[in-house]
Amino acid sequence: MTDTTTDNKTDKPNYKKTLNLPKTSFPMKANLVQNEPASLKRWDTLADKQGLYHAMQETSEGRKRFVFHDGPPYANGSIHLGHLMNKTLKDLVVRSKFMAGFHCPFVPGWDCHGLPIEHKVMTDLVESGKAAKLDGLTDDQRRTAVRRECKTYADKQIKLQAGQMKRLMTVADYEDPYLTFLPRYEAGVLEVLAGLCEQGLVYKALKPVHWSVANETALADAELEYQDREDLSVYVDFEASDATAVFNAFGLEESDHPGATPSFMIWTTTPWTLPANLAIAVHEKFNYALVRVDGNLTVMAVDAIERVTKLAKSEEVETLATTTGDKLVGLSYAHPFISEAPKPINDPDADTSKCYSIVHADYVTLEDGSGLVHTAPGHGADDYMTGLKEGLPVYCPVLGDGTYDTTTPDWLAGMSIWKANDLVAQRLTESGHMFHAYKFNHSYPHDWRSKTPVIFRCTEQWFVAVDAPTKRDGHTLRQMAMKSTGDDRSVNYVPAWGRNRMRGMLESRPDWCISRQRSWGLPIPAFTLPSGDAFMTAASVRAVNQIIETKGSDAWFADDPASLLAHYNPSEDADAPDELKDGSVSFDQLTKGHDILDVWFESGSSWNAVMRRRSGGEDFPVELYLEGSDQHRGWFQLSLLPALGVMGRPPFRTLLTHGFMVDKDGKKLSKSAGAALKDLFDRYGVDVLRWWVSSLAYENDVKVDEEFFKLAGESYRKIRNTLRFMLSNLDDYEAQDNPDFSDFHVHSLHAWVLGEFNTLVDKVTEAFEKYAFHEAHKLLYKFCNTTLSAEYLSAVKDRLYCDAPDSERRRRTQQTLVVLTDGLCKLLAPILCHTADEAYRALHKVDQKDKSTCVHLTGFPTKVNLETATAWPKLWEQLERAMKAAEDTRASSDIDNPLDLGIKLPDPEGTFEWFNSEDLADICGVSRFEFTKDSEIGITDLRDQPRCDRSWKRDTTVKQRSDGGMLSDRDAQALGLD
RNA sequence: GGGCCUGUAGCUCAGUUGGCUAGAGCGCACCGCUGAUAACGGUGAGGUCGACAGUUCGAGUCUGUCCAGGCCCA
Repeated sequence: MTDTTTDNKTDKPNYKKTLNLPKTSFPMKANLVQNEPASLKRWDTLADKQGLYHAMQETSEGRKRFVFHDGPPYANGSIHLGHLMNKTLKDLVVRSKFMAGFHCPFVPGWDCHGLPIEHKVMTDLVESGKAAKLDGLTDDQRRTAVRRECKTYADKQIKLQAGQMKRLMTVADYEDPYLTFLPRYEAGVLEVLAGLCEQGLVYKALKPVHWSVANETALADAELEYQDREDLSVYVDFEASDATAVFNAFGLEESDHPGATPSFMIWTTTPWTLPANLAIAVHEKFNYALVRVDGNLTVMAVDAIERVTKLAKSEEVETLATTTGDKLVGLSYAHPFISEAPKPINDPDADTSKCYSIVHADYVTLEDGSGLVHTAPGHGADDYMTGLKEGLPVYCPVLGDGTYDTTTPDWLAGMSIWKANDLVAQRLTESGHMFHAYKFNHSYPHDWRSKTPVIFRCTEQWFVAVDAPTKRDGHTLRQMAMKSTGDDRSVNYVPAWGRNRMRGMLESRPDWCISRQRSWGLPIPAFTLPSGDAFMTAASVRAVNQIIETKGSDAWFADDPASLLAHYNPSEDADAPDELKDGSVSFDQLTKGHDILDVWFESGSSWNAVMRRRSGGEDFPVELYLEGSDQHRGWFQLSLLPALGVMGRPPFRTLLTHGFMVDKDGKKLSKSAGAALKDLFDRYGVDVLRWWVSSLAYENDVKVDEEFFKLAGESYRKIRNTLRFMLSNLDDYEAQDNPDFSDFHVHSLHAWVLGEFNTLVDKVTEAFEKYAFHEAHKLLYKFCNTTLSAEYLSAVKDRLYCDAPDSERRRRTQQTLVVLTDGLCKLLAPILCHTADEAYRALHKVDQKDKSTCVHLTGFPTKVNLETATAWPKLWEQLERAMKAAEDTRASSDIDNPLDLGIKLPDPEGTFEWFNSEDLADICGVSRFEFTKDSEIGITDLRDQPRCDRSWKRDTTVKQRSDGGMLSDRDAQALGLD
């Protein structure tokens, strides 16, 4: 009996209801925005409500470890597109390593100290009027109060960001992250500082550093932003103090001497540094000329004459003589408005005898200026080096607030340097020293926070020396860094060019200034002796650290020096200052330093503060650091240096970098464009965003545009629909635990697709292993769309729909489908966390109440143990040709339906005799397939043969059955008809 | 200005050591199916490989210069 109803028009039975049509509760519409949070909630119940991360850790307990270390984002503001990529890529690593069979602990971290938070908090305090209350407090009390506010603020930001990162479905130990302000973290940082002290790499010195006038603090390289700025640029004549010497240098005889006094022309874009001028630098090898310009005699580089005089619109230009730079070295000059070389305010005995003379410097160029470079050792890195070399004092007459001190002329003392620019220029013009002045635009370093221009200024700072020999073996940090990033291959780079980039930066980096003059940070536990000398040794740092580890760094501000040094015994410290050793100075005569550590020193110590300390020393070095390519100079390098200093080896084995987000035209992304992440969660769903991230060639710049998320959504729906179609054909099938494929024929369609699946498993796991997520994405996409949707699934539709439900052929197909669907869910799991689990649960018919079945606690699929006929690839080539021929026939005839066609494929050698012609007909989408001895492909028109009313195939067995319908044997059997 | 990197169809990307008419997906156009249907299948049109020189029998691939863009630095 059948329940066949009758088609009204034709009076023939309607067989649609007799088919095994797809059926599933897995919806076509993903509704990610609603359903993802539900998945997150379900995963939170795993491992006794400790959540998915802990469940994964428990599941993988005892397996081989893959140690991956999270670089801490700064705890400020909502996460943006950059975080989306960074955190998702990291999550792809964590999840794929777990699925690949590793134990992969992952501790997320936050960079909590530092200027941005302190600045924000101070701004808020000022705006709310609370700042006034701080004024009455002592220095330490004020700092402590500010620090309390900062901590509250940071805590809030961490909660905000952690919530968003969880919504991104990233798995990490969010219950116990590392936070740089926690005492145990701070202790880990001070251990590193002590280790560097022990190696003799930490020193205090007067050095020109980038100085933020607005925030009155030294800034690290990483805290600078280059912005265009209009400045006053001046060409100034410095009169020679001995005219004859100059003429002689140019080889002029007494009789040739022009009457006037010659000058040296310098060029500067910072007129405010002229009061600090102590020398003029030339290049020994360059050619210089004595030139008469509109009546004045001046010296400038030959190559600069035309450019400079044109700029100044000079009318008469006459070169009197030329000479080389080395002849000028040693000549002296008079400062245009300072009669006697000044002495630094805190060094009244400084030797100024070498001041105001011409010196040589390598960095002099001919591209800009006059070829003679104004040199102020207190206000520039190059100038400072020259000053050291030439024995000039480090003269810096500018105070922290950007005003001149009392060593400058009366008309400048107390004045802001920004105001002084114009005044100095005016003065030079009046005194006739100004050759030319003009405004010009250039890229100039700015304080990243206040956006104000920074200056170079000499201050007392703590440094880590990169060129000082370590006590361990005499190697310097730079030598070790170059070695470990070089040919000994102890560090791998993804992509490979990271090595060159890193080395380029290490080659040229200066000593690391690790001190800052702020409150929100980890204090540098240094003291000042009554003599004025600084006191900080490895042992003293470790002693103070015992206090800080238990009480936190607030103790530095709350406790007196004697309490802080309670665990310190100078007699046991070889490096202790004599006055402490002999007891002539007691601890209560010490004063505490006010500097805090550069936040980069804190994050750069995370290999110790997090990885070593949490693992009892085991997790060092770690396998992988993964960050944006800006971290070659930032976190990577600043983790490498301390680790080399303390441990003698790099903290990481592999450095993976990703590029930056740019707009669709490849231009830098504006801040506002990167801000709308929350909106993206709500419009596309996280699986779509993750699908997009996995598709990126992340090594380079990543273009981002609204359109790309839409495309990712389209592509996601294709994957989803393939999964859905497979699930819908498994509705009446009970999967076995260990399906047996041993009796599957090697030439069967199933063997082919399972062979393809096995290849997919290999390639995808390999792609994940080498962090080529883009490749895994493409492979998975292609498998779903081509191998499955277009090829296998379209071929097996007929047997799934029309064969008797329990027939062996249909059940085998379903057995195959289960493996494919299950495997696909597992391979997709690291990327499409929600969808993969949703499909996995649907496949295994998991009850709503069962919260514990989860694809994320499984692993990548194992390959199916089944041989596949080796002739398949060759056969496919022939099938492609045949299908093309069929398609051509269809296009050039009145045949619309491929099922009205039959294919005869030449196989004169009998190569393909073992293949099943029904399988091949189904692959080609035609009704009949046979091999022929002919040499040409034959396409036959089958329209003169009866068509099965149920399967719509034309088949020789089709005839009228007892219910009146025209059916093939297979369909009649399926219906139990004769 | 310097270091590292990028520039291949409208879009996103493949193109091993230089070697057959430069590939894929998306998008687009057209066709089929209407028993995966806010789906599915098929066919097709799109490229002076950033520009210009050079090396070579031969260059998307190697070299140089330039242009555009990114990161880092000055």
